[in-house]
Amino acid sequence: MKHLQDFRYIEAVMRAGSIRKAADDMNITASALNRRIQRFESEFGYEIFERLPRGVRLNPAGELLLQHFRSQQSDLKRVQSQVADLAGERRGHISIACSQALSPYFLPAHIAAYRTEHPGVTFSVNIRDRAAAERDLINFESDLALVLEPVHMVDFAVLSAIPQVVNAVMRKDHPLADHAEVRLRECLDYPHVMPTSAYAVRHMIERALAGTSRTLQPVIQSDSFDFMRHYVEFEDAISFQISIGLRLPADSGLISRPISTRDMPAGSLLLGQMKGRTLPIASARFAETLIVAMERLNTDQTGQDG
Amino acid sequence: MKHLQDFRYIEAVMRAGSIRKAADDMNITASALNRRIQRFESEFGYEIFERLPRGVRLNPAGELLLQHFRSQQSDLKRVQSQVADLAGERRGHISIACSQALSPYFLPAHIAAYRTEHPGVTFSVNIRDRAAAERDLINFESDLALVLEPVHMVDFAVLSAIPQVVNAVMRKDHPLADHAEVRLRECLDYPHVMPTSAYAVRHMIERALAGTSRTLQPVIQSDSFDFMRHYVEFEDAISFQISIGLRLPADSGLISRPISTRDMPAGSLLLGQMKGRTLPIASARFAETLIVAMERLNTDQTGQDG
DNA sequence: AAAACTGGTGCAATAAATGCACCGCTTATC
DNA sequence: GATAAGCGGTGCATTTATTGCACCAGTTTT
Repeated sequence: MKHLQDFRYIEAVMRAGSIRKAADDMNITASALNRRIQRFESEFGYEIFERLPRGVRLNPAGELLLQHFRSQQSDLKRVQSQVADLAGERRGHISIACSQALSPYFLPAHIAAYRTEHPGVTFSVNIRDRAAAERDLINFESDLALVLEPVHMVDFAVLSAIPQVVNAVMRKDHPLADHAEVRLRECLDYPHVMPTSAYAVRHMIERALAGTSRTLQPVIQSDSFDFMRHYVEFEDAISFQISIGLRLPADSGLISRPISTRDMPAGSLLLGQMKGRTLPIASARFAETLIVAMERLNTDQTGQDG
Repeated sequence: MKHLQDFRYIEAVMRAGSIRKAADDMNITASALNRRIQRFESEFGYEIFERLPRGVRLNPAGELLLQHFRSQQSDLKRVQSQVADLAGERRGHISIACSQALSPYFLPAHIAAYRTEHPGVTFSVNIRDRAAAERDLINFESDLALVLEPVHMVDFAVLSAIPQVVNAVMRKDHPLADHAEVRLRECLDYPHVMPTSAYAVRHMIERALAGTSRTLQPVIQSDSFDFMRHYVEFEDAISFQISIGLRLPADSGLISRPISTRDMPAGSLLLGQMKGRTLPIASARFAETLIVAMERLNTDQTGQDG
């Protein structure tokens, strides 16, 4: 869209932190870009960049403007999607930010199912920690977020929620393997691996330990649940994952046991969007199917079907 | 703003109903305008005009797009107003759609008071019937609406409300003038003048008469309450007006008497904005002062101070 | 002190938008 | 039924806007 050129340039300058670097990124001369910025500021009525010795930076006015542009761009996509819908095309693009636990099968399964009915719809799946997922929503980089225990919750409109119990993942021959459920303190008696503090599972465990004398002493700390699960195949340790992310292959030699809710209450896996925003048709439809799927999980009380 | 050129042209074409007429209005050749439209449609991905033998007309996609553009334009103004505010300029423009009853003194008084404190703020006051006022909000042509008994109420977010009793306006020597309050049927026994059915007062009176055998037989029907009031000075008839619009000069020879609430319940004068919209700073501030003023009227229980 | 950055500017080259004349078409008008 | 007037659409020359280049003034790093 031609009329959003200025926006693209402004965003590039913001990212690069300097007009010359941005000009390089956008394959244009610095002088041309410089004049575009100046012309825009003159039309807008206010400077949007503060000029520093080593480059430029958005001033508060610029931040407001950028937010406006992003909202406008997203709204234009919504309109296009709506038009596509009344043209009977049923196409569009859906962008989702989600926690790692959704990546093994829950999200792929539902996206695949949706695409068999709407082959024209394409997807972006962005694996994000809970803070980044919310940031994505606010920046209009994702339409939907499916995350465990989001951080801020401002501007996060909840569409659906399901409880998620943290499970301990271990080898089948682990001493705790024959328990139906395990206690958190039992787990910590054995070598354990932990997600970094950016992740909700870590946060939930630390909250559960607050006030106790027990502390975490992870032998491995990682930002990849996939890595942690595989690591347990090599060292006899305990890893953690929420139920929806569990589908351990039979030949992996691993099993999972829920941590007693006496130690840790279930966390909430939330499907949400940015508050106040009208989603594109395609995203809204897909959100509806996810809501149905989550409600089904809720009534099944298992959290493990798919 | 340069990047809204296409929008201005598209709107002109919509208004003119033909590319050639619009080209004339916008001081451009038809061919240039035609190509702009085509280029836009190509970038947008869909046609937004249906080509008719006698011109063009917006198709549903175009309607959606136009609504998007209007919202975007209004949001840009909001951003500018917000930037002006953080620059300490305290300027801006406020656009209000309101019923005629507000024009004699309520709105002028409050606007004048507001402008003494914020001389940089300018106003547009558009007198509209209740349907047109709501249309103005939806088209982003007005920020606020102050109307009696709006019609649809969808997309109308109520900010404040005060009850308004319909009054009969008559000469001081009228037979009903010595009543503290008058009955509706009494009024109809005398010659009376009525607003057209676009106005809430007419609607309220007709609703009050529904189910009775009485019918309206207005000697004059008008869309101007000002005219109707003045007419009563010349013919001994009864006119109607809500309390907030009444401030009869002593030398006019006219008095007003409330119609008994046994016959007609008080209508609601509503201050509202478009649902979901974030108002520019200036408009939001002015709305707050109006809300305070309306609440004061409410507690005073008169509806006649100013 | 020199080098390496930064944003900003005058001027010529280039790209984009426009105006003009005209086409094919439909609908009013005679 | 022929003619005229109106419509949207298109090729081509012209005009306008945008860009690239060379360079300036300033600050920071070397």
